[in-house]
Amino acid sequence: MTNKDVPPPRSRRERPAKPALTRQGIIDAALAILRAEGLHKVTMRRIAQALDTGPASLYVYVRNTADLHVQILDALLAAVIEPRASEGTWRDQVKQVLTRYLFVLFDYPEIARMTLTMHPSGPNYLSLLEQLLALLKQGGMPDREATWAVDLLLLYATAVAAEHSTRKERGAAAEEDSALVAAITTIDASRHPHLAHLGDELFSGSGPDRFAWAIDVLLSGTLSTPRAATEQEEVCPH
Amino acid sequence: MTNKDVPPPRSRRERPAKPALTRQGIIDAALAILRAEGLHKVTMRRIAQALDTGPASLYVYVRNTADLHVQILDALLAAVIEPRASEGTWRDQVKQVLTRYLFVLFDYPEIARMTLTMHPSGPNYLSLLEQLLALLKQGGMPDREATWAVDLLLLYATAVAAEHSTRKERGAAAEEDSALVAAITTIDASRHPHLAHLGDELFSGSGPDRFAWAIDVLLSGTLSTPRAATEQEEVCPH
DNA sequence: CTTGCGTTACGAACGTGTTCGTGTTATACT
DNA sequence: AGTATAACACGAACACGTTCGTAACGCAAG
Repeated sequence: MTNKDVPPPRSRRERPAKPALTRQGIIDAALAILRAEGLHKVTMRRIAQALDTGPASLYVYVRNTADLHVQILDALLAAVIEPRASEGTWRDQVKQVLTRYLFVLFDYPEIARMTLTMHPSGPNYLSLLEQLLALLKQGGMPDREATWAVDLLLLYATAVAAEHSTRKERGAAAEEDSALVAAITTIDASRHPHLAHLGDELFSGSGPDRFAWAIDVLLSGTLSTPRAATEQEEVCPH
Repeated sequence: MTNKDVPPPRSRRERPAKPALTRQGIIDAALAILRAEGLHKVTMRRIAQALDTGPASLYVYVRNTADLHVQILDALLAAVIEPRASEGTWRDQVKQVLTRYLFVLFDYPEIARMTLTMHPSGPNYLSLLEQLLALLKQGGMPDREATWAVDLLLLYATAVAAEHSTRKERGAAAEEDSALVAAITTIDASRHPHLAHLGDELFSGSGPDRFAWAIDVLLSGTLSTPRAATEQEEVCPH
């Protein structure tokens, strides 16, 4: 692994032996920095510094920061996969899995935003998909709907995490929404009757309640909404 | 157009009359650049250059780039609000509004990501909320559920737009997902039976089909899921 | 008219992601 | 063994967002 062979130190820097940059090494260094100093310190330059090299060197193994963050996420997803014993209904189990997924993304909000644009493809993410598919099948959901439902569920959970991302980063959280709250409370009731009537309801309810409700909505909706029964557009793999 | 005629230190005395930086002026300049050169050119430095000043000057009127982008979005939402004649069922109308919303965000993907974390509060966004609330009420949805449903619908549409954001920016689109596709097609069928069986179904269907299906799922699910968080029994709804 | 003061404009600087060109290294081939 | 060649490491640079300190301004009071 660590090629401790000391190469001729005359032309090279007088550095004795550098562990020869690796993609996994970069990801490991990133995870170490993540745990030690937080996500905001996980920058290309900081990682390069930890590996005693320049930022440009990393781009041989990592396409960009998004790519790196996706790898980090897959490592974090190990905490989501933990095979819980089958407790509760399948709906409850879906909620539990998604809640664990949500909490992981809550802790690292930047990654949540990244996940929306770049899907992970690591082993832990695949296990997460598998786990959800199994639960939906257990709930009697047809195959074709289940695949889209998995996508929808994960998209929702990711979006919720991304939505709350700024709040964890900076203490000033309510400040941003307050603009919307203020706009709604001082709204012209003649132009926007519905908003004036039940505008405050928009912000009602706790986070977990809304999340659980939304999952139920997605599951019930999927169970009662068949995919376009028009004709099957079989994807020809050739 | 480099400002090369007034390098002497008597900087401002002889300036003719600069229009005296304004928040609205900054937003207008940003919109002008947006239409002329695209979103990727709408940077603080470019706006400052257009207003013949330095980047730091803008921060008196604009908190940060996110703040600026939110303002831009509200201006763009004017295209979504256009009061269409009541054609089709209320579900179809919801789909139409959300599709218009989606298309606006599709054109400016960076803004979609921003919208997830910073809610707009401008007049056009309020009108959008009002319009959706009215449609849901017209569909017979109870008030309490309708407010949460509006949030859910907009969150979904925004997330979809953000998800496809990278594809429009750079031509290399399929490359990112291809990692997931490759991982699924070459999957170990013993460890992930469900994924191996219907993995390709995950990517089936066209974008609009999935979008329309998801809206139906959200609407039907909301109509059958009361907010009262009473524990729902595991009863297959037949 | 002078003086003082709060507001605003802005040069300079720091840290960021990312790319290019170049020098270095290690492997493969003749 | 000697050499060709591809992969790699990395310094330097560019554009970006954001902040700080300071200089210029407008305006009211003296």
